[in-house]
Amino acid sequence: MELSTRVNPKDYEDDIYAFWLKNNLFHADENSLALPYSIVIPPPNITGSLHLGHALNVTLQDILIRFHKLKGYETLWIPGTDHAGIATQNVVDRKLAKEGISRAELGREKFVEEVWKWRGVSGSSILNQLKRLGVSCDWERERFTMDGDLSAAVKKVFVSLYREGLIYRSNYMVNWCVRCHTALSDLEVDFEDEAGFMYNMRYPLKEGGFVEIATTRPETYLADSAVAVNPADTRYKRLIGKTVILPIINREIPVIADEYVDMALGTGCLKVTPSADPNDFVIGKRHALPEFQCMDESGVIVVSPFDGLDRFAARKKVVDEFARLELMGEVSPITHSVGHCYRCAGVIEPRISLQWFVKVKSLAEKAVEAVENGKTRILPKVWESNYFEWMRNIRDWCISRQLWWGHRIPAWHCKCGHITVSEDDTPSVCEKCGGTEITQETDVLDTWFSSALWPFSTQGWPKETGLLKKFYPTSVLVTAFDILFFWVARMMMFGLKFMGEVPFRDVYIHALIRDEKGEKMSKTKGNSIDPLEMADAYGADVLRFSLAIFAAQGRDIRISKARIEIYRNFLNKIWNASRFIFINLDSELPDIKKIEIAELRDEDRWILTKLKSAVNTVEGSILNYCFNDAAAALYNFFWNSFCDWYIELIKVRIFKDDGKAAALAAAVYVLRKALAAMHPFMPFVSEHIWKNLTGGKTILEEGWTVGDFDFPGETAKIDRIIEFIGIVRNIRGEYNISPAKVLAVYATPKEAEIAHIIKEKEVLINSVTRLSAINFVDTFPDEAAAGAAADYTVHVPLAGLADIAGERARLTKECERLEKDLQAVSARLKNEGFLAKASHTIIEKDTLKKAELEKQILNIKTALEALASK
RNA sequence: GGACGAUUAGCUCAACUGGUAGAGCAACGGCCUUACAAGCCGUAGGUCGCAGGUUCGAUCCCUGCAUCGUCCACCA
Repeated sequence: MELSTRVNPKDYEDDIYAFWLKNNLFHADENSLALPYSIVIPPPNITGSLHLGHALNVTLQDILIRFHKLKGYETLWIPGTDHAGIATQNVVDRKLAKEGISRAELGREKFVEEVWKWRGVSGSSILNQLKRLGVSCDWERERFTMDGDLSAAVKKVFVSLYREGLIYRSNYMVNWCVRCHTALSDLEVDFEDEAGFMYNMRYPLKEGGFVEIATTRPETYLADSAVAVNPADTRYKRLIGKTVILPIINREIPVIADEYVDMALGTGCLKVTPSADPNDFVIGKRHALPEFQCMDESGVIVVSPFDGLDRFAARKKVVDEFARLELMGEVSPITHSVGHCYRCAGVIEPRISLQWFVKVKSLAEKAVEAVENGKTRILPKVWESNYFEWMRNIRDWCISRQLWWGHRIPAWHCKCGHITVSEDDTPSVCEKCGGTEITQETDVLDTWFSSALWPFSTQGWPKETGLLKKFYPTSVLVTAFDILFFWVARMMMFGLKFMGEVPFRDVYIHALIRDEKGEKMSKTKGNSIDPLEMADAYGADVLRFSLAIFAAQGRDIRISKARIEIYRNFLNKIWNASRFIFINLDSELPDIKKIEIAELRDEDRWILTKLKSAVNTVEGSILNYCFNDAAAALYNFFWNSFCDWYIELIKVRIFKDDGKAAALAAAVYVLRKALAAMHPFMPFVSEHIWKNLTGGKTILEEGWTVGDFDFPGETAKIDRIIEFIGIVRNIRGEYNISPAKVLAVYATPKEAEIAHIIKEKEVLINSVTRLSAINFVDTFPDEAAAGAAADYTVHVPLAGLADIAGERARLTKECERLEKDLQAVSARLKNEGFLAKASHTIIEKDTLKKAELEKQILNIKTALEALASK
């Protein structure tokens, strides 16, 4: 095969993906006898475009899926998209507006048609972007939350919960977005600190005088039903039961006593607006106060004389009018948090309206239990407490949305007042009175309602499918923490409720991606990095590997182009190491099994052993979701052990055809296993090289093996050789002795065990650091640079090579460093407390270390003396 | 207001249940050595945020503080 000197992922990534698809390698077989491993993708919104968060999310899932494929599991990874009610409706709304079409004119049916049209064109673009990253989803099983069978599942769940009394309809205070014209759940409101004003306003008492209340929303006075004071507040006690007159609109309202009022806050008098504030709503219920609306669903005031004004214009007008009437007290700037719609960012208005709710308490209890019992693990564990905290304080879930795009609530209203809830698409009669004039509820369901069914609705529920039988519960859910409550918690509740079993064994919560300064990435800030751009520039493999190696548990990921570029170099390294091996291969691929064990030299055995331990580390790390450790283990093994040492060590054998066959067989073997281990992280390049190596096979068939070889003795030996080479190189480096200069090296003592090892490997050593001779002696040469290992010293005569004073200074410094270490260890070993209480192994280790240090220091001192003699 | 996390080399991050700190990148010095200069070899860099405490011994455990970040709740 031909490989260019530099890797160019564009040359092969698309082809490789096509190759996988063509060979149906991502398809899950529900009839397989292999152990199942399954994941459902967190369905991206159809309005979404790929960002780094998605890239990280799917990379981690793909690593898990491909790893388990290699391990021989039957893997299922279901892809799909979410219809994303508000987000999508807004997008299409804006698109139509640009074309001069208003939603209202169009009407519901036509509008929904338009959304479907839009979805057909743009709705799966994000999935195509995922493909560019190499994800191994089973594309035949792609699902959409509004697919027919998924919608049927939604209906079934709704009807069943309703019949059980777990879904109810009630007039309640909800968060209302005046722009999206819909209710929002508590979770869908984003609070942000904003600068505003606290207005002190005076309400005249009927009997004369005033009460002064404080508010940040003066316009809501139009809907006031009372003024409340704390019953214990001596300042206002006399006012309780009196009447105040709301200025301008001249409504008479009572002064009431309620313990909710905090005497220390504001003026101690609280205006009570049951229709516009959640707390006031509760107070209103307690005192049976009337509820006045002051604005409509668009945030336009409906109370004369302010009617027709927008809420913020009305605020200004109210403030002006109060001031004119000399009823405005102090106005002070404050910072307070204001709720915003999580989709359109408009300011939320609390509003009383008739909505549908799910009674979640009993469901939540089960979901808590399941995690307590370990049926589902939430990892990293710190998130578990968040989950418990939220689940234990959960409030009923408002599931109705006043939108057009979404699952329309399967309820029909009859003139008789009865609501018929039915799975039947078009029930013709009221189930109570038999009347035929029934109309369907106009509200749709919260998007997360259908998402909550995702782990089983995507597998065919409510049918008892083979898929469900084999792959439910799913093995793991991989997601970021920001949808832990929105989604994970609700899947837990619904999974337990309708499948009688948790939806996943593990929940792995991964990091959030930030820019290099640690700030959240966003398009508006202009600090976002486009994953597709990165994939194009460096290859999808590089992006994936970067994300994986940064994905340490419990920590956000800071990313920048520069940090990604580092791993482009790694890709190039993999490429070139493979190229080197290819170049030296004969026509037939060597097979280590055809090589006599005896032909494997120590360095071959060394790399085979290192391979095994590296792959073991990778496997263990993946299983513990420590993706960064796994990636780092691969990086270090491949670059350091395999490229820097092993390939360098066997070059002489390859070039001189001395033990070449065994070297190449071992090299190919290691390369193959390493590529397989790398495959979950860098699927394209590993597959590409594999294909070329094997003549068109897929790496997925090779499977995951740790390697069959383990030679601890030989490995230790080569480790010592590496140490020796390191000492010589160090001396070369320190004195700028050219690598080309052939050196004579002396080592001592003659009888050291290492002497035999080094003698035996002289040729090997010479091949990587040129030495004319290695002499083991008992007396040191004069004027020599020295380097020390624990049990021997290396000397390189410096005559004509470097300055003696410099070497003396260097050795002195080295000596000082070692003595400092020695001092610490000795002190500890003299400490009676330490000797009495520390474990034997620690004491032994320290004793050994002390002896080593002493020897090393002695060696260096002797070397120094030798230098001093001249 | 409640809670959680982070703080380690210039940068980005490691260090299992306490045994005295490691890697990559950057920096510096030297190499175009026939896979790779997107490379090779080597060197230097840290009172582990601050202050106490427990312990023979603390980056690790406890307390307090500081800075940064996040979540939840409240906000008249």
